[in-house]
Amino acid sequence: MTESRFSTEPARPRAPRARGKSRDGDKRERILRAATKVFARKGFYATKVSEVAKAAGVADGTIYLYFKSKDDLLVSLFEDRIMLLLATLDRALGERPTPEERLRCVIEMQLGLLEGERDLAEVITINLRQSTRLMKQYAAPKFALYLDTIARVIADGQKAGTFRADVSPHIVARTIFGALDGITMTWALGKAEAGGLSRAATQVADVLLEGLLARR
Amino acid sequence: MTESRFSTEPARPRAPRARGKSRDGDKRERILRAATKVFARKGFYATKVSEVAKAAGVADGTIYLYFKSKDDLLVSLFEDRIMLLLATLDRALGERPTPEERLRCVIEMQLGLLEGERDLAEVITINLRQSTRLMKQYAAPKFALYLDTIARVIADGQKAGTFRADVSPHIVARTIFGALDGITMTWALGKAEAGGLSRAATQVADVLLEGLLARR
Amino acid sequence: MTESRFSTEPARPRAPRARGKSRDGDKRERILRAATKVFARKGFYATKVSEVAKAAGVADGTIYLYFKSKDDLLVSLFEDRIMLLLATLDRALGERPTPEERLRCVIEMQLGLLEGERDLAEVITINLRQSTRLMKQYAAPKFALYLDTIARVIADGQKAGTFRADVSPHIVARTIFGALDGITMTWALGKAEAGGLSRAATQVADVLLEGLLARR
Amino acid sequence: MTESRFSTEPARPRAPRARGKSRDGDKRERILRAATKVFARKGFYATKVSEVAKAAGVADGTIYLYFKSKDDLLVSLFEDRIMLLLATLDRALGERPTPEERLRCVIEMQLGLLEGERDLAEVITINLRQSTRLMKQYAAPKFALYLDTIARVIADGQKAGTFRADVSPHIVARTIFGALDGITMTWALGKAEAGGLSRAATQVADVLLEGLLARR
DNA sequence: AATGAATGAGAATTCATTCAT
DNA sequence: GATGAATGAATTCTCATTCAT
Repeated sequence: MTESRFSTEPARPRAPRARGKSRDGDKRERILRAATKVFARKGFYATKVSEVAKAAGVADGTIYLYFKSKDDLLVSLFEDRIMLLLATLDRALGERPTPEERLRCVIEMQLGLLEGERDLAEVITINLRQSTRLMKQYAAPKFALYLDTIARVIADGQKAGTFRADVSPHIVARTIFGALDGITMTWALGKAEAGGLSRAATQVADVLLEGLLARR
Repeated sequence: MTESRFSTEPARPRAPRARGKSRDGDKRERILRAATKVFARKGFYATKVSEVAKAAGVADGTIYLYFKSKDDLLVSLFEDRIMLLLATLDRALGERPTPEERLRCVIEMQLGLLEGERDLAEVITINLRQSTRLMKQYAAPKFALYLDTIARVIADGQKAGTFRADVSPHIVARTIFGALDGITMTWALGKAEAGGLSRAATQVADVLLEGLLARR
Repeated sequence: MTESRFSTEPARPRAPRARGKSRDGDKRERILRAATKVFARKGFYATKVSEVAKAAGVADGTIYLYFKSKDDLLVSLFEDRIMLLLATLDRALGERPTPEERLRCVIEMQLGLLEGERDLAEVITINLRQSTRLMKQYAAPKFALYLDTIARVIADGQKAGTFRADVSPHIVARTIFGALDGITMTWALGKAEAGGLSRAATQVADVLLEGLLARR
Repeated sequence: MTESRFSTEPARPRAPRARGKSRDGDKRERILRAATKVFARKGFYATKVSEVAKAAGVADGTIYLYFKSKDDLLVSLFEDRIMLLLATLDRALGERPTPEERLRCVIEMQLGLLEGERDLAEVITINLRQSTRLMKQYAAPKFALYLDTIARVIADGQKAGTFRADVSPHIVARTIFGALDGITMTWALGKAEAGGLSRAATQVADVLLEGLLARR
């Protein structure tokens, strides 16, 4: 019935009681992984929920036990992964003292995380942008967090006198993110040769670092 | 779904008898402009053909006199604009002798073209990616042309000894494109303040140029 | 997309421009008639929209050109018919001067209208009650109008001294309506023999009138 | 839909081993009571089995240990209650010698039983009609029993010379039932003020009795 | 007996596209 | 060429029911 079609909670999939930890905890993850793969191959809109279900080896309805809607699936995918990236990045940055190292760390991290996971790379650089609404409402905020982290690396380097001070940390952060995203996109859309991303990473880092260093 | 209805001929919109250029050329253009605006606001998939029709002030069926399908509309949009960008860029590059100038030209061109047309910027950086198949089949080739043009600017500069020779022109081209695309995306998704893009352009150019210059 | 699923207008089916008056005006009516028939046979919930469409000789989607939803179909059915009943009743009452005549008129009208249309009778006495929400939200108000009309007939008769004054006109109105509704229901659920309703009408009227007359 | 899943055996809820009557009889009753409440609030079709389960404090699957299907739940509800009404009525009628008293007894019984149980009233007057098939297949026969009992009261009164003989006992029975049902329906849909029903009962009885008495 | 996660058939609704006017 | 009413294929999501534990 039409009775009431909306609920406002931001999608808190009632994770069924984790008996042992095997079956159930797995299932959500299995669905996410299947979604990543299928979305990457066919695109978000061209993918049927039933295809994700089949790929995950569950019934169609099961998807809706863990995710509120097809949209929620994409959003969850993004949130799960970017949060992971953020956490990993923060940890790694903690161990790099100099601004140069920290910048290289950001670059290697973003490209490195995706190198092993072409599908994920494709979902993030391409699919996520497939729903304007999702993009604007959900992705944007999380995404801003990530950009802020990069901008802070730049700003710190500027304060330390390592990086030139005549450019905006935020613009530089977007430049760096965009550069890496562009590299990833062409890589994911093209051959995606092994090692391609890390080779590119080094060169991008070389150029950007050189461009950012303060000249006395 | 729509994807499957897509037929593979590269979209030959039977331009109705071009009498002078008045009546018909107008209508096609009007539809394209309307599509740009609506796609930008709601996203490609969330936009109904009937909405484009209403925005263009024509009947639903009329769209199909000028475009083969909804997909064709998006592809045509992209092709029309990137071709324009390419032509303009080529012309402009002809007048810039030094590698530095030429690189700045590329940067200013890409950001400049979009600065005045936020909707177009949004369509190109976001909407185009909404159909994976479109992206892979249609956009990729044209897009490669554009990247090649940039790569050539770099390669020429390397040959002239102006740019460092230890980086791949293609990787650099992707880096540059990605950087600009990222800037545009965050601009389009965010405030999109006037002048924001050109200010950013200068800084991006400064950094990238500095990073690319050959050190003796 | 989920974007926005509700619109608040109470279902104003954009009646397509009545060219001539043949095709289009017809279609809405044709669908209503088909719905009446199918709902009566199978019940509202057991009826698929596609079945109504087939019965009406239109495509599934066409239903939605004239009605907002399956629910709207049922509500429209009810509103159209009860409004007709009300109008007819008001007209008829205008010509009956005495309270007795007026009461008989009400009874004959309600049963008479339905006698020729068994399907409609079934929809009104049975199907309409199938959606609690519809019943409470839409039917109740219109229904109250009808009850008020009956109550007024009683009250007038009381004022004129014809009807006993020791009973509430509203309770009597409900009693009368219920009695007629019950008669109709058993008739519609059972044999529904021709003439059954009018024969019953006379007897019901006899009993109720006798029960209502003021005894000096 | 659900209708089609309906199997035709008349619902043989395997009452789990009735040890004394404690455990299990309880649970069945608890489920019925919960169903009554929820069906009344939301309607039969809009109610999910899981909602009934939650209201009854049992697991979804448990419902199916006591009832064959959702439909069976409604049918059982109806049968349980109408059987109760019939038994109570029969007993009460045994103690009333005169036709007038017997008729008043019928009226007070039907309204009285429901007065205390608004939910039940709603289920019987509204929800039961929600499944046409249920109505036609299951309710109709039991219902006929009830109508027959009323008709017999009338017929007896006619034989005794108390009631007018020029009306069909069956039509009168339907009239009486309908009148009471109509009263109940408007009461359940509306305010449902306490005492409303019994006050109405007296008036309805007054009118109907007066209308039915034989005039010498 | 009780549970509730999983199932998957089923249906309403949408919307790109067509075609009679 | 232009129109827009009509079409009907296609897809998300719901929910009664099952069954392994």
